[in-house]
Amino acid sequence: MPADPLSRVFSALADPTRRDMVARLAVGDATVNELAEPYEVTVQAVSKHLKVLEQAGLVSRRSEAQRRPVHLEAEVFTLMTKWIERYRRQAEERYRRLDEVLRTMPDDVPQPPPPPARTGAST
Amino acid sequence: MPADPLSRVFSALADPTRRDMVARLAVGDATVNELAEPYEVTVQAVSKHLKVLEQAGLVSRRSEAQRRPVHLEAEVFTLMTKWIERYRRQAEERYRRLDEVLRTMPDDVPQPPPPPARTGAST
DNA sequence: CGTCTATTCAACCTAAGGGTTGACAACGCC
DNA sequence: GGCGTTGTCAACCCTTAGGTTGAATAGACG
Repeated sequence: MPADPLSRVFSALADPTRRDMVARLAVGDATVNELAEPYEVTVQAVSKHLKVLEQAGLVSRRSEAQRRPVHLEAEVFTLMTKWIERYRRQAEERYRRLDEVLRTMPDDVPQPPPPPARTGAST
Repeated sequence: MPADPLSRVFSALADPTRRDMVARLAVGDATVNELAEPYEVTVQAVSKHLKVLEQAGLVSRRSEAQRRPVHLEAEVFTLMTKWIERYRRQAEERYRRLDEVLRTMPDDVPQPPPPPARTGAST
């Protein structure tokens, strides 16, 4: 258990199989076997994947006879989106501002360390 | 090199230290040493982290004398957001629809295996 | 040229991740 | 009650990830 929720979510989605399962589950709930069917891995492996997704809060599992239908939980996505959007906006904002600074800086003002005197008479 | 870009990005952000660096970089570019300063790990470890972030397309590094200022790239965030939003919306949509179905289902039509008749006049 | 600074490369260690097989629990069905 | 189905748990294997130390590269600078 890597402690923080965000790490768990990102980590869970870092695996293409798991992302694929999420995609599948977005369409509708499914049992473990149904989920396992498209892949070549054993059902045990799929079970493990689901555990990871569950611990990340991305899915929940109810119990229906001996079946365990898996359900996609939309809520956690919000957590991620918030994190991402925060920094994306900051980065873009910064970019925009820099862009503007460069634009409003006609042709004097050399910022790099003043190369050998250029200010009138010196030598 | 885990092949697909999305895996690389999610994987890169699965580490709290790296997320922290992203947060730091959202404020402004920084050199490796500057980035390493807050953490207890060696500068080599930080260098590795940056490599991961770079390969995920989250940062870029230019060369400035012997310094390598790191710059946050906002673009890749979009890729993630798109993926996330897609499934989040699907899941929520599905939820909404189910909710509606349940709502527009007054008091007849029992979907579970029909328990002893209830259609019409009860009592 | 020699040296200091900033950064990366290489070898190595340990722990975690994804996979497998085999055994076991829980439930529906004859 | 016994059996097939559905799913999990446990032990194990192999590869990757994050960390370390130590050496190497690349510029600035005296």
